[in-house]
Amino acid sequence: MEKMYNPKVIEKKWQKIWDDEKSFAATDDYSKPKFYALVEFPYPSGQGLHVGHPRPYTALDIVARKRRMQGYNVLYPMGWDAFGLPTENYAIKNKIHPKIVTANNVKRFKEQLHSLGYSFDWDREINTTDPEYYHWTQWIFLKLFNAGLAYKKEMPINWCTSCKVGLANEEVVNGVCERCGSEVVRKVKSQWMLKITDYAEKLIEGLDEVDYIEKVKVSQKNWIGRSQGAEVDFKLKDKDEKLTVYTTRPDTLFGATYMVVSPEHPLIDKYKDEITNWDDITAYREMASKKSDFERTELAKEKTGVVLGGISAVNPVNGKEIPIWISDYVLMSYGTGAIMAVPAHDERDWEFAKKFGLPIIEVVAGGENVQEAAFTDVATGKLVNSEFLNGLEVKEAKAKIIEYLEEKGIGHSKVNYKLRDWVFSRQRYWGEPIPIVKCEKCGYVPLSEKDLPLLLPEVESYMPTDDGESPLAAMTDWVNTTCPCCGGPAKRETDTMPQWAGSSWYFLRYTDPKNTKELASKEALKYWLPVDWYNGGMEHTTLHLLYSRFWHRFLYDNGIVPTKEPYQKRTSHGMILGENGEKMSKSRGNVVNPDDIVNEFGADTLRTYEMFIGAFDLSASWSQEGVKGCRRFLERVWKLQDIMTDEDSYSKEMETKMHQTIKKVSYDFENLKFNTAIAAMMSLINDFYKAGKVTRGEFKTLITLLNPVAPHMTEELWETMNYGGRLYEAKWPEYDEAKTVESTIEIAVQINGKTKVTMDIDKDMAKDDVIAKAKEALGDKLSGNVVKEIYVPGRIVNIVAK
RNA sequence: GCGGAUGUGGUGGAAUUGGCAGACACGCUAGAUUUAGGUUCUAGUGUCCCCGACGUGCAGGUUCAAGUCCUGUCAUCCGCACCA
Repeated sequence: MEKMYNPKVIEKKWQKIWDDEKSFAATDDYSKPKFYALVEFPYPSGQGLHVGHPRPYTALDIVARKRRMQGYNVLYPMGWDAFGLPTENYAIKNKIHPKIVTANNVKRFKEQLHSLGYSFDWDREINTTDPEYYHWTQWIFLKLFNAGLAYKKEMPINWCTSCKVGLANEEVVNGVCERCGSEVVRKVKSQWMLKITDYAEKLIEGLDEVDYIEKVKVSQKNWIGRSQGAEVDFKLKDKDEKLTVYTTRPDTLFGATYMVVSPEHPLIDKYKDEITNWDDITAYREMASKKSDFERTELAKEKTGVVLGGISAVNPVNGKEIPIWISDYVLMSYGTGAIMAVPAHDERDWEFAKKFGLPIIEVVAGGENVQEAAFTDVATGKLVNSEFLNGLEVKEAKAKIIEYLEEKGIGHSKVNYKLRDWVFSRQRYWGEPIPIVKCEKCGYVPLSEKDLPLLLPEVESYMPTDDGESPLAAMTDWVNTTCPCCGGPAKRETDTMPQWAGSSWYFLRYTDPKNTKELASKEALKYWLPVDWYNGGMEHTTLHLLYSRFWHRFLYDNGIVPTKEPYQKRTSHGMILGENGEKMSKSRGNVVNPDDIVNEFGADTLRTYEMFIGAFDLSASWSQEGVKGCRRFLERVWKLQDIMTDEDSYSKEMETKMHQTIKKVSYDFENLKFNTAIAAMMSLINDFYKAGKVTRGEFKTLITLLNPVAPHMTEELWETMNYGGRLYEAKWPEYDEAKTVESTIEIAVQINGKTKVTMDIDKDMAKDDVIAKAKEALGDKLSGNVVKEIYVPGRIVNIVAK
C-alpha cells in the first residue's frame, strides 16, 4: 500500500489548495448555465458550531459539487446573521463591544466551517452587521416607508420587571423572563410596523409557482390563515349606531341569538353613560387586560363574560332584539373585534351560551340535538328556521344571504387573514438603526438615500434604559439632529430593527456582494435569481421564510428584483438529536462537538456520517458507533488501492453494477437521499472486495461519485492515481440506461402470492416461456387447478391455484 | 382542540409504479491474524413449535399480490393556540 489514510494531513492540504486556487468561486460568466444553492446563514453564537449545522451544509455542498462537475456555474455562498440578542447580552455582561464579540465568534465559526471542507465561495462572504451591508437593509426600509408599508403604532411589548427590558416573545417562557425568572408584564410602546398583511394574498398565490416541500406550503398557508366570510352590520336598538361583525357563516344569521364584543372594543366607552352595569364592565376589562397571554391560553377552557346592561342590538334579518356581551374569547385584533354568536353551530358560542343560559336556535338541520352539542358540519345539512333560506344547503345559503345583505346595504362578502403586521422595532443596541427622524413640524421623516448607511453609534452602555428605551436613546448627541425636510430640530429613531431584517434579503447580496452603488447589480440579479435551491429548518418556515418572501415580492413590485419569488425550491432538514434521542443541550450533557469528531475521525468521516445517518428530512439520533462505521467505509475505499488493476475500462462482471451505481447516486444526490447513495457505494466496494480486484477505471468512477461526500480523501486519491488535473474539475460520470440491467435476472415464483422458489431467466424471455419455466421450477409444489397466471416482467411470476 | 409528521429486526434505517420485506450500516456470535487488547479479515445473525409457518403499531377491507391503496383505531413527536 502506498500509505495509510491520514485525514489530518490530507484535509489540511486540500483545504489550502482549494483556497489558493479559489476552486469554488462562482464566475461572472453569465453565458454559462447557473445553479444557485443556498443554506441559511448561521447566527455566530459564542458556543461555536453544533453538529446540527453540518447536516444541511453538507447536503447542499454535495449538490453544489456535483453540479459543478456537470458544468454549472455554481454559487454556494456563506455569511453571518450577526445582529442579535445573545451577542448583546454577552456584551452587557462582559463589557465588551458587540462588534468585537461578533468578530471573535465569526472567526471561530469560519475556522470550523473551513475545517469541514465546504465549497463555499468565501469571496462573497457577507455579514449583516457590516455597515456596507446594512446600508442596503436600511435602504429597503426606506423604500417600504416611502411606499406606505412602514408605520408607527402603539403596541404592547413584553416587559421584564426585573431586567427592565423589553423581551422578544421567544424570551418569555411560561409567562416569566427566560433569564431571571421574574414576572413579565405588557407595556404599551409606540413601535414600527411593516404592513405584511397587504401582501397576504400575494404570498399565498406565490406558493403556486414554487417548488417547496408540501409541509412548508401548508404551514405558510395556515400561518397566513385566509378565511372567506362576510361583514354584517347589526343596528343598536333605538340608536343610530351599527355594530359590524365578521363571520364565516353568514348563512346562520337567523340563529344569531346574542353578540359578543372584545373587552377593548371602542363601542363600550362610547356608550359608557348608558351602560347600567358599568362597574362590572370595568372590573371585567381590568381582569382581561391583566391576564398575560400565558394565562389567557391556560384558562382557555372556561368562558367568561359580562352582558352590557342597558344597550342591545337588533338581528338585521328577523328584527329580534339580542343582548351584547363582552368576553375575552373575542379578540380585538381579528376581524372587527365583534361577533354575532350562533350557539347552535359554533362550539365556542355554544359553550358560552350554555354557561350563561342564552338561547340556542337551530338553523341548519342534519345534526344531533343542538341543545346537546353544536352542529358545525358545513358539508351536510339544510337550512331551517331561516325564512327565505329554508331548504338550501349551506353553500347556497351563504351566497344567497350575501346577495341579500348587499342589496339591503347592510353587509358584504369579506376576506380576513390571521396574519398580523410585523412588529419591526426592538429596544436594543445591536441591530440596524432605523433611518427615520421625528420632526415636530413634519412628523416622521425618512433620511435621504445619500445619507445611508446610518451608522450605529458607539455607546457607553449596551444596557437598555429604565423606561424601556433602546440604549441609543441615551446618546443625546446622536439623537438630536435636524429634519431632512425642514431643517428644524428633530430626533432620531432610537429603536433598531429585528434580526429578521438582515436575513430578509441576504441572498440578493451574495450575487454582487461588493457593490457600493446598489444592493446588487441588475445583471447579477437577473442571472442568479431565483435561488435554485434553498434548504433550511422548519423552525424558519413561518417567520424568516415568509418575511423574506414579503420583502422580495415588494422589491419585485418596485422593479428592483427580476423574479416574483426569491426561492424556486425549498427543502428542510431534520434535527440531529443526542445519543439518547433527546435534543442536544448542555444541561442534558449530550452535546457532540464537531471539532472533536473532525480531530478523531476527520471531516470526511463526519460528512459521510451525517449524510448516512438517516432520511434527510427526519430527525436522527447521534451514534458514535455509526461514526466509526463510516470511517471504516472510507478506509476500505482507501485500501482498494491494494487490489487495483491497471485497466481503464470496467470489467465485464462489474459493468452493470457500475452503471447502476452511477444512476442511483446521481438520482439520490438530487433527491436528498444521501443515505441510500452512500449505501449503494458501500455495496459497490463490497463487490470489489468479493471479486478481489478493482480496475483503474472503476476506481476512478467510484472516487468521482464519492467526491461530493468525502472531498478531501477522494481528491488525494485522484492525485495519487494520476488521473490528471483536479478531481473537483473532473466530469461527473455518465451511465448507459441499457447497461443498468443484467441480461439474466433472478425472479421470484409465487403460488397464490407466496414465494416458493426463485429462478434465473433471460430478461427478454416471453411470458409463456417464463410461465412454463416457472411451473417446471415449482414441480410438485404446484397442486390443484391453475386459475390464473401472472407475469410482471422482470419482477415476479404468480400462479393462482385452487 | 386544530394542523403536520412518525410507527418496519437487538439498533439506525432500506424497499420509484402495489410485485422476493429487512438493502446498507451498527451491534452481537463463532472463527482467523495478533503476546494481549484494539484494528483487520471470514462466516452467521427477523421470530417461532426451524423440510414448515408467522412477521412492517392495532383491527378490518380491496387485490392474484399490501410496509405501500381504503376505512377505523392507538401511541409518540413537532408546530399553533378561543382567528368567529
